Amino acid sequence: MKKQNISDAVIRRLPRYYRHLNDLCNKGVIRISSHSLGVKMGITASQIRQDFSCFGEFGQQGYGYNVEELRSEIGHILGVDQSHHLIMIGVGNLGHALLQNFRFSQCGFAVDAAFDIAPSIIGTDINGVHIYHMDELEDYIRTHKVDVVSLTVPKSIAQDLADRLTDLGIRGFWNFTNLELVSSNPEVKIENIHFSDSLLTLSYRIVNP
Amino acid sequence: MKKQNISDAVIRRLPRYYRHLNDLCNKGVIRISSHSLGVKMGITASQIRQDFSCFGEFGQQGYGYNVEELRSEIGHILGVDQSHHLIMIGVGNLGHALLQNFRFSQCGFAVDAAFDIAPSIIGTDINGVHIYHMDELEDYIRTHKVDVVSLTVPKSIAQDLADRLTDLGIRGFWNFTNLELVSSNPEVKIENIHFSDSLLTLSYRIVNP
DNA sequence: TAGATTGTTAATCGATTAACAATC
DNA sequence: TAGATTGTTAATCGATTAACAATC
Repeated sequence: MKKQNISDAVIRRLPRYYRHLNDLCNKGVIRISSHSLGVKMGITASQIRQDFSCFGEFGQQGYGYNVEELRSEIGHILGVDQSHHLIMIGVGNLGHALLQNFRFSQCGFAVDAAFDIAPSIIGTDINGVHIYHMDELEDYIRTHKVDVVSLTVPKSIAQDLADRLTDLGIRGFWNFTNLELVSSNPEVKIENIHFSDSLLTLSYRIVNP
Repeated sequence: MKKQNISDAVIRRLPRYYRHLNDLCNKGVIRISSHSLGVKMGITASQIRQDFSCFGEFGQQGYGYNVEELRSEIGHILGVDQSHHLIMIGVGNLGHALLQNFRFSQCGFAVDAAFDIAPSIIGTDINGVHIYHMDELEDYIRTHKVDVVSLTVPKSIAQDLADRLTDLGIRGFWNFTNLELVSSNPEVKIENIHFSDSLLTLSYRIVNP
């Protein structure tokens, strides 16, 4: 029975399921029960079945789940088969690293363009992605479909830039600046990667074992 | 009244509190009530007071919280005043970006050394951090205090490396590989940064608004 | 068939919110 | 003092776990 409102806790587990199912696929595993998957992931079989039941019925009594099929279903729920269009703003060390190493396509994203202000890199390509001057940003957005903007820019300009982009119609932000991006528009989806939050959590766990 | 077992949900909010309090400090704000902080952060005043009460009493009736004092208290709880020793393994694009831009010291971490196998960078310094050959890793760990290892290495070698490091006594891992690091030792603390989990979450929210 | 395992309903547990006496 | 706001206890809400009939 499909549910209407999926809780944040469930949503956050979906990519983890997807990661583990990819893993199993690569290992050639054909079928898995909620119990075995739970052991592998360190969660209960009950939770897994509850989670999946939010989206449909993917298993079979007495058999479990077909790994390849379940992987594909969860991938579909996550939208990896959607081909989102992403542009990157800010091609410093981190932006560069993402362009070079991150497998955007495996998440269903195409990186169509990158923008910066450093003359030394403007006009060049990194991993097939062309780097434009920031001055061309508005024009680009008006003439191309852009679903998500990846923000690897200095913290100081991030909020202003995000506001400007929201006005231009951008509804998705992948934010790497150590800043809590806010938007008054509920249509705007923001996903933050806060390195320092992560490292501080680790620090806490070490200090308070 | 201090609590014994702090829930994961509370721990995950601590760095956020810390971030917002830093922000307020920088803006010169002297005092804040749980209500105002809640508005700023998008959570209830009740939750904030409950969270803080796990660790002590930091406020004053009728006044609220002194921002600088609260910031310092939470910083202390997180261990930012501890000077943890961190070494980085893998100085590719991402490791390089972290060395160059991430403010480790603001999280209470000193980056003492980095390790890689690329001859072109071994022996050089990045932002004051010396890069050694991986062959020197074991020796280094035996002769220096290392609290945390940052893993910015290829996914394929991450688990083996982590196991080896655990045997050498390392108890903290900051893992950037798209792999679910596991350890049978409960003393070992692992904090993952999964870029793809984050991007997939964003994808989900865009596809299912 | 018999054993295994699902999807779902009910029970439990924990986290969030509300309320309020204490007090600055 | 009067108003504001804390820390904490109680009430509510939601998420996780357990149980089990259905069935492959």
